[in-house]
Amino acid sequence: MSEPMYRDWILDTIDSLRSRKARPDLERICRMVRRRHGSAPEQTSEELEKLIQEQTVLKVNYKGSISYRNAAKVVRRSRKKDDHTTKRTAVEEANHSDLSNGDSALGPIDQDETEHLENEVPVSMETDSTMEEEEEQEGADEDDHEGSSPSPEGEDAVQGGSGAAHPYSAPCSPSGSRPGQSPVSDCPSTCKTSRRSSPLSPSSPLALRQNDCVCDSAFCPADHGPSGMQRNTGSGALKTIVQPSGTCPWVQKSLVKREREDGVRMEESGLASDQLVPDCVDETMKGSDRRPKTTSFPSDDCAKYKKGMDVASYVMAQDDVKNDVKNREISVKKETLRQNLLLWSVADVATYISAAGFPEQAVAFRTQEIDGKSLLLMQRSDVLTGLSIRLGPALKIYERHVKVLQRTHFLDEEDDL
DNA sequence: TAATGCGCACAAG
DNA sequence: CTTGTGCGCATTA
Repeated sequence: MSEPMYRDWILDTIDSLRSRKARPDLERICRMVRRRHGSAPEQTSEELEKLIQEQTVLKVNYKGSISYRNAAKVVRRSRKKDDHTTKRTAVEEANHSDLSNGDSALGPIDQDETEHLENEVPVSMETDSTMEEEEEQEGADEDDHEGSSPSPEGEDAVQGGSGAAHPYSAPCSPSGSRPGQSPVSDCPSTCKTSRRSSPLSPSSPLALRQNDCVCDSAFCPADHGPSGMQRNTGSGALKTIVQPSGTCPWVQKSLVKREREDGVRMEESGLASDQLVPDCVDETMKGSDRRPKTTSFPSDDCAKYKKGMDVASYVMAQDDVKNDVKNREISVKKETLRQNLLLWSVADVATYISAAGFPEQAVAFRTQEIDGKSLLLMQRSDVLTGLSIRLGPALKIYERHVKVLQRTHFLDEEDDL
């Protein structure tokens, strides 16, 4: 993970550039960090990458160039027209974690939320690197389905788009897998992000109109797995999608909400637990019609990660339990969750917390080396005071996530007995 | 010369 | 209208 010190430096730099009305791009960030702290640009760049993976920093493509955002300060503004979400909307538009209390999103919002910056497109890695993976590998498949997807945007579309540059090139997985590994280290072949051609969907909650999808880098907890699996999407076509798992937590959340479509389907297919997490891409593409997309994760780690997501959906599901189907899937998820929670690594926990809308607080979990087992042992006071995080987010994290995870875990255990 | 400051145009809700 | 963003140019160190 990134050094706390660097994290502060970089975040300060981004904030500083923003306040100065200068684009917080890699060059400026590196320059300012070097000037202020004397660290090498390469190092800064590397740390920045880590922060992106932790989602502490969002890498977005805005107006044709790469920009970095302090995730904690991103204000969610667009809520889309997605029906259900609309209602709860706005309540917290303005929550900057810093200022007020930092919570980013939790409640109502957090679930769907997400935000996005205006039209920023998440970009995952630098364009620089060699690792750009390409979309293409699965291009074929996608084209089948997505081909139709319209991309509203013209030039900007570049990124999302089909072709050329992909916003996402996913490097791999830092967090998920081995904490020690450098993000960049990657595994080109292992994790690929498949970005699909269609950039965004207007209707999707997150739809970024042009290219904004906030998913930033892709951090795929799993680095080792090979790539994707194929599933029948229902349309009959087979899709191979590899997903950088952590791609967009926000998006995922929103998707989760609608998991009834995808989730149910998946469950039917028997794969149940693992494939509920949609990736932002999918989300974006769903615009015209949400087609059921499924994604698969290559490795166990990914699977674990997913499970984490499932948990999130579980939580949300509780809020609005609408139908049996959903409950059914929940139980399936719980099962997978249970066994995996014990296997969660520190990185998995951090990823989960981050994906739940608390990137800043995720760092604290990581710093305190909270892994799945530790998470199960955490008490309210530990979360509220032991992590040195703000009370608001801490309460939300405890009540909505830690407690739920623990309860789910222990209840399952009882069932087994 | 580099770092900063900031007016203003854009885009989106 | 409001808000976030960042270009482009003026100013400052």
